[in-house]
Amino acid sequence: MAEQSTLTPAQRTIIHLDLDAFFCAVEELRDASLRGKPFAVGGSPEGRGVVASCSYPARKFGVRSAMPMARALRLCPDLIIVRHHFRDYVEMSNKVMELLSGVSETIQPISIDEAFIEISAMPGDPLVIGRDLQKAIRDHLQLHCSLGVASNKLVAKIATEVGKGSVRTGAYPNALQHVPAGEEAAFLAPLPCEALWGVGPKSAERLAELGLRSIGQIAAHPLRDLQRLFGPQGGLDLQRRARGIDNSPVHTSHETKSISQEETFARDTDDRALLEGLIRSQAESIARRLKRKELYGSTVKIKLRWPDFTTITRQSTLPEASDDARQIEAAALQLFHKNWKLGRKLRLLGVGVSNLGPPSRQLGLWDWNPKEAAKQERLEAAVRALQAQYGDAAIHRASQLKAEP
DNA sequence: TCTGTCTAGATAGGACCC
DNA sequence: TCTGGGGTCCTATCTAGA
Repeated sequence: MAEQSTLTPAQRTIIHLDLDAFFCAVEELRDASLRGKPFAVGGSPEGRGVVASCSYPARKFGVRSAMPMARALRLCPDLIIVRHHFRDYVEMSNKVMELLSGVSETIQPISIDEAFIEISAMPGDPLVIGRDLQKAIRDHLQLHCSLGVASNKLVAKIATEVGKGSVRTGAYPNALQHVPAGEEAAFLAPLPCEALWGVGPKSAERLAELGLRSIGQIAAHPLRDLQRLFGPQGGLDLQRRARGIDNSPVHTSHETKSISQEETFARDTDDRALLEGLIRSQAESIARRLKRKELYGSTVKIKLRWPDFTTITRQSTLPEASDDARQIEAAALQLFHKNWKLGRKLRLLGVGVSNLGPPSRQLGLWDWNPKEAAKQERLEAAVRALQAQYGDAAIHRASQLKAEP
């Protein structure tokens, strides 16, 4: 049974905060000459890089996040490509989260530039609280953010997106969208299915086969059909979400479930020495991260992607949980040789570890400091988000940060 | 001893998110 | 158009053991 909030929708107020074009905003603080220009933060167009974040002037040309950089350049030939500066993003994200923790003690960072803030217990108009929050972030950190305010996380998050979409100034949207309790379903009803959290292109396609194109249509459709399409639980969850029902609490802590690293080659390769060397360095990097987090993993997984983009994963269970690079490497190499034939080119190779748990040595109570733990948790959340987008390099930057006073 | 059933865990893949 | 990287969750299938 999933964890649920004990408050009724009428008693709950959640703010979803999304920093507008976060990486670009930080880059503009680093280099003011970028302001007003079309630019994108991301990888190089030659090395299969993609856009991580793009400025609002670039968006006018159709440039979007996750778009291959080569395509972005075709759409906007004057696009300025900016290399990322992880350290600055982590630092700025930490400052934002710190500022938020001054507003409420119930904060759930969901990525480097997003968070949920529970303000149910706070007196006052949620819209005023939201405007104050936007002003504080603008005044203290020179960043813009958009907010969604609602009785639950699901609707608050969608409200942010709707608010952003309704602002078409070509500058930071700085939107604030409020959905009063009781109006969740009506707010969601006219939106397209894809606007619903958890519905991507594939699910939208399947819903279209049932003739369902809006969230309101999902909410009104016979549950049986949805369950046939998405399974008993999946169908039920989908319809509850379409009706704006979400009782999940704002989580202030997070547990890492897996650690992985993968690399797409600039050119497909069948170079055995290179592939084995990469597995070794990925295993070492994963082991370092396990040690840093004081975790052991018992399942080792490899991921292979062929030039035609088909992808396989293979996993095996270690005799006992480990954080040792050589054990991870040995298991990964064994899986690799079982599934890769000499001369077969690869587009991507990755190694991961899951089934994580603590090592036998536990921290004593005297080692534990709640303030430090909370700070560490915020840092970890920011790093996780960075790492999600940029890989292990982010961790090195973060550990440097951590080591500094 | 053999066979069928149930369950839990392992495995693989897909979809989604930022 | 030509698709990064890291992570999470869900479902289906297989297998071993009770």
